[in-house]
Amino acid sequence: MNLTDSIKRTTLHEELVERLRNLVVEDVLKPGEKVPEKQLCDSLGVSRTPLREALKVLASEGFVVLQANRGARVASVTREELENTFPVLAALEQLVGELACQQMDSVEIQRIESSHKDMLNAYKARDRQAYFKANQDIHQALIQGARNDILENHHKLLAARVRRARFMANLSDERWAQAIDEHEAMMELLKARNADGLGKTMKLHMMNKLSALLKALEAEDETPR
Amino acid sequence: MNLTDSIKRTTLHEELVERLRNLVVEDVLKPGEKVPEKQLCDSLGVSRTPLREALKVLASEGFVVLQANRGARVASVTREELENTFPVLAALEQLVGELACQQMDSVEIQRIESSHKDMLNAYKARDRQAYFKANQDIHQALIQGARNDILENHHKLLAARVRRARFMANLSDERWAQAIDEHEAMMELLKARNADGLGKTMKLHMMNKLSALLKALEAEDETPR
DNA sequence: AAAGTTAATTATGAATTCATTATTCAGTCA
DNA sequence: TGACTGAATAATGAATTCATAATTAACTTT
Repeated sequence: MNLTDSIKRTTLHEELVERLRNLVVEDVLKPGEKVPEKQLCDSLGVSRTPLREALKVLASEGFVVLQANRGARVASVTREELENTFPVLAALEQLVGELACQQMDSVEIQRIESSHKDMLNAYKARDRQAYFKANQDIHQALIQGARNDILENHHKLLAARVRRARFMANLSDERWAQAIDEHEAMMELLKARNADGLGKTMKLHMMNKLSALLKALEAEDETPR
Repeated sequence: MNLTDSIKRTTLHEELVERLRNLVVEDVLKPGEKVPEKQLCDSLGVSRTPLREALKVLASEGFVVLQANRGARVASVTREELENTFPVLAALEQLVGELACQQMDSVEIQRIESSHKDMLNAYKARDRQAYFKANQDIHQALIQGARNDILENHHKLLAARVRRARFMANLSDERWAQAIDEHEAMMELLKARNADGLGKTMKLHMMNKLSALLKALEAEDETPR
């Protein structure tokens, strides 16, 4: 018998918060759609009580919008929201960079370097899937390295909201090359433990991502469908 | 008939989130205490359903901690939490300062200057109550001035969590004087529309607040009661 | 047929009920 | 006395029920 594994004892509503959030982030539930309580209850095999509890939480996280007596709708990702969210995320990233430089040990940094190399290889092979994976790993490791739960939570929520921007996946060649350059700089700064430099670079990295996103958005506006 | 006033149509659970959060922030519900569902329901005149919905939201905001089958407890304000929260708040404040400089109009700045003078008067009169009020007004106005909902939301939540610490330590004369100096600098930078300067000063202001708090807490540890 | 009105249906918010898990407390034994 | 056991009690999580508001459908009326 294994006593080290703590008994997984999660409540329905916690489980549902995760599941529903994923449905929103993965774009299964589409922006603007209303969340069909009954259907979801049936397909998930739960009663309305825990589902509704979960919706309240999702609403406070900004993934859905509640309208009194009219239920929940999936929050739409507006341009304005992106323009508001990215600067906040950038500020958090800056802090992540500063703290990570101060807090990470050399083993962790080596692991990041490994992911960084994976990322470069994926870039050379133009393998978007692998690139996103490695990229995620790096950012995740940096956040962990910052050793700050509060920072991690808030970052996680904002990042999830922004990840819904569907054009995110359509990375232009130009932006991709720029992102790689930025990552090279970040890696160097991290290894040099240049906290201020890494913070500033990560902030910039995020703001450049916004610029690219907005540019892609504008292009789409002009060529709808 | 007045059509400009939007119909106040709030749901019970929304109301309860506000009320309960206040009870926690105002230290009516004390850290570590368990939240007595039944009693609260009776005294607030609602059933358990909306109250529990509210608790789930409060939990996701970090004001209470849920334990499966054991209900909710008021989250305690640990030293570690303060050390984690303040840097995040400071990062957000920096952004607030930068954006406020860019976005506020001169009328708004004048209003802040008025609150600033109120604050100075309260300081001279050693009126803590009035000081806190004016201080709140200033910070609130700056946040509004940043014109960023996302920033406002996240700032509000973190600030509320940290505000609970004021019951742990009092404002020392030394820190009070320092805070006034910092506010003077902030006012000048705002009027000069020095975004970078205001951002940095507000960040520092927040980190100095943390230092003062930690110092006061240490002193208290040595002199318990 | 189109717009407007009313009735039927559905969905939602909140209260209540029910099953299960913690907690308390009396009783037992070392 | 003090630790253990187990029944009684209380609380919690989730399902169900109920009242009401929103939506849809049916029916006028022009």
